[in-house]
Amino acid sequence: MSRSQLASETGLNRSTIRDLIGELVALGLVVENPGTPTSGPGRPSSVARVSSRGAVVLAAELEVDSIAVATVGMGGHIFDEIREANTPNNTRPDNVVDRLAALSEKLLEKLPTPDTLIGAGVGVAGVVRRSDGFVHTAPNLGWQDVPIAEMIASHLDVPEVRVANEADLGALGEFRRGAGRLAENMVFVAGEVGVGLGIIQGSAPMLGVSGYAGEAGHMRVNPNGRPCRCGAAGCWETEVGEEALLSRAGLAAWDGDRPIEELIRRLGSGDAAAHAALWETGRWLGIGIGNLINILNPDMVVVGGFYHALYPHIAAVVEAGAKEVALDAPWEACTIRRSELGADALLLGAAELVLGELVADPAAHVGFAPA
Amino acid sequence: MSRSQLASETGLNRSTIRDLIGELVALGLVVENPGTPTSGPGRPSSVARVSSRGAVVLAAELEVDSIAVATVGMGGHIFDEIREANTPNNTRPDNVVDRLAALSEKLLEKLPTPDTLIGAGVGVAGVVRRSDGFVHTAPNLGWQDVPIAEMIASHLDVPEVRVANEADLGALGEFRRGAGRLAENMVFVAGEVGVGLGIIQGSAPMLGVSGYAGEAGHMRVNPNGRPCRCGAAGCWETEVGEEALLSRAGLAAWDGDRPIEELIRRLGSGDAAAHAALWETGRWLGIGIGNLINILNPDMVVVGGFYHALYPHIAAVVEAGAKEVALDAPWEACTIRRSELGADALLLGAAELVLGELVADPAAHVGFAPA
DNA sequence: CCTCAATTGTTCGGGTCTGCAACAAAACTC
DNA sequence: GAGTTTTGTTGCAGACCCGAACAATTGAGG
Repeated sequence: MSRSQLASETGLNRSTIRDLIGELVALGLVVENPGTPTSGPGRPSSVARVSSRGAVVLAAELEVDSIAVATVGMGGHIFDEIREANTPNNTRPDNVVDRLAALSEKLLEKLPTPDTLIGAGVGVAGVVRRSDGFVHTAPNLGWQDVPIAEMIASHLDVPEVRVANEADLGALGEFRRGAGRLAENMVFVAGEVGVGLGIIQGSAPMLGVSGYAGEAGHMRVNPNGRPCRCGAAGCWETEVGEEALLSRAGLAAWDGDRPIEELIRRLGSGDAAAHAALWETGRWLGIGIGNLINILNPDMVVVGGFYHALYPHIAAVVEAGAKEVALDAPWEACTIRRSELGADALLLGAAELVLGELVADPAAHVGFAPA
Repeated sequence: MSRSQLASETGLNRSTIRDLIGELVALGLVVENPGTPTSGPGRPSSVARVSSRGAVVLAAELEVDSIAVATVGMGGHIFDEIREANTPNNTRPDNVVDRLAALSEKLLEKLPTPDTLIGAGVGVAGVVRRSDGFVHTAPNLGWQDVPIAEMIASHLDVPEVRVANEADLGALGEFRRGAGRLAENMVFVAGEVGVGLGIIQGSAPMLGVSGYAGEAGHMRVNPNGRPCRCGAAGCWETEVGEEALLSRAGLAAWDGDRPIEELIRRLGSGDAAAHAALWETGRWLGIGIGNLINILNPDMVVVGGFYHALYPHIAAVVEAGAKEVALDAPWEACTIRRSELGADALLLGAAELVLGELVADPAAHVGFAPA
């Protein structure tokens, strides 16, 4: 972005922008190029762009069946990424941390330049206390009261470890780097085992008073619905979670590796049951989204997780279901889009968790004493 | 609050506090009393308190069957209040504005001192665009596309008119002056013709991207529910709105004046139908609240509107319903309380709409040129 | 009653952040 | 090549806040 653009968009004075850019250049976080004359008269404005060097973050995703790690530079540049399968019965926290450490070391060695590692961001499918990265519960991993941030910090040599909920990070990733870049109030709906929700309110993540906001999976949408693992019945996730979709499609007992891909194959071959299953699931997805539109009045809903792959097939039903439930005014203010980043949303969000702090106070994170 | 308290709570220096308080005293918005020696050694700290003089706001509530106006000073001090019945077929915008003007004049004449009138805050049961006080729709009043702020501004001599949705203002009132004073993330649920919702997020009203946030009345909770005037079926408000309650209680055809009071009378006399109706309605209220707790993770839910009067009778069912739906973690972070302000919540919120701007920049609103 | 400690108000100087205005530099137009 | 337009550069000034030194006011202890 050119300096003069920065000035007009921030409302700050040219002199102020000059000072600030100068400081960032001195920190090595920003590179300034001589501006190319674009069009019209006037001196060309020099272009400042975020250096992808200078600071690196480890981003990690701890799933039941896989572990993914990436090295991410500023601006969301992914240097490298590893995704390794995991056996679901091997999810003990100490095992996971050991494997995470091994993967991280590999990635850090492969970095093109020895940049400053400023921290690690980690996504977990569970209820996480952000302040200290403590996992209250992660039912799918079988975790209960695990101080995962502390464990990671003691195994990896990183200055800082931040942990957050999967869907919250997906939302952050899509908001900063994906489909939600232009949004102000965004809702990210991720198909997972259940359904995860991440909310961006006023261009900032909305966490609720204790970090649990977005547990919409257990929103009651169908009093006659099937029983939910939470003990109640008719929760949204019992209608739109992976299990609901697969059992409707007759894939509940399918023992292959990637049931969602199998479902898509069957759709391609004209399987009526698969189509009907997707149709019904999409309708419930839309109804839940409609509820959320009424309550939160977002300008964008981004659909991701396993729905990333399915969305082209169900966009119409989802929109119809949402429009049916939502009131006209909030409906018209909102666009429903498919995730742009797919599986990377979470990793980029995890990186953002740490990079956001760097951006908020650059000098504090890169060893630099202002003159 | 004493000056030294102010200093420690804001983190500002004593010298800074001195300057700021001095400025506010000069504006006549704050009064400083010599401190009374409380306990322990040390010079007693002078106590600064908000003067209820100096600035007055007109607060108004435009309902189908009544118009209420109040003069409110800083700190939420109500000088005077008039509530006048209205015939429901007399809700034409120009008529309403005329009557509002007449009532306002009466109140302003009765003010003890000729304080500066800094603006008017108005609550309307409808979908309002805040930026210019334009009412998109107010179905109960029969309004459609009414520039009500503009109309009021041209009939009343006030420097500023702000208009907002009823429930949003109730939320603001309870948050600043009532049950939600200690809350950070509050949800205000008001029983009205339907059900209104106001959300406070991070100690600030959450309006959504176009000001419609909180239209939870049409959250789909019961696919088998009765048809809603929005066209859909099973909306929350068809289960918890006034009509649902009264028809369950056999009061739908009751032609008396205040059906809710009649309902309470019948409860007192052991009417089983009344009790069952209230019970079922309360359960649905709780279920919806539980959904909201999952999504928003508030630290407080305040129940008001016509539920203000009923809440003591239904607190138990409401809590049970909410607990059933909400997940443990967010449930434990949340308290459900009854509105403290009752009918005044809306007026105080309306006043706050204008007073909030005064507080944000006092010198700009009270004619004062800094020396 | 006097002295000392504790707490707070008051005053003054200084630091940081930002804006403003004037000037210099680099492009386009005629 | 002169004038216009846009932007970078520089120096100065104002707003805001802090910190330190000092004054004021109280309680505690002898």
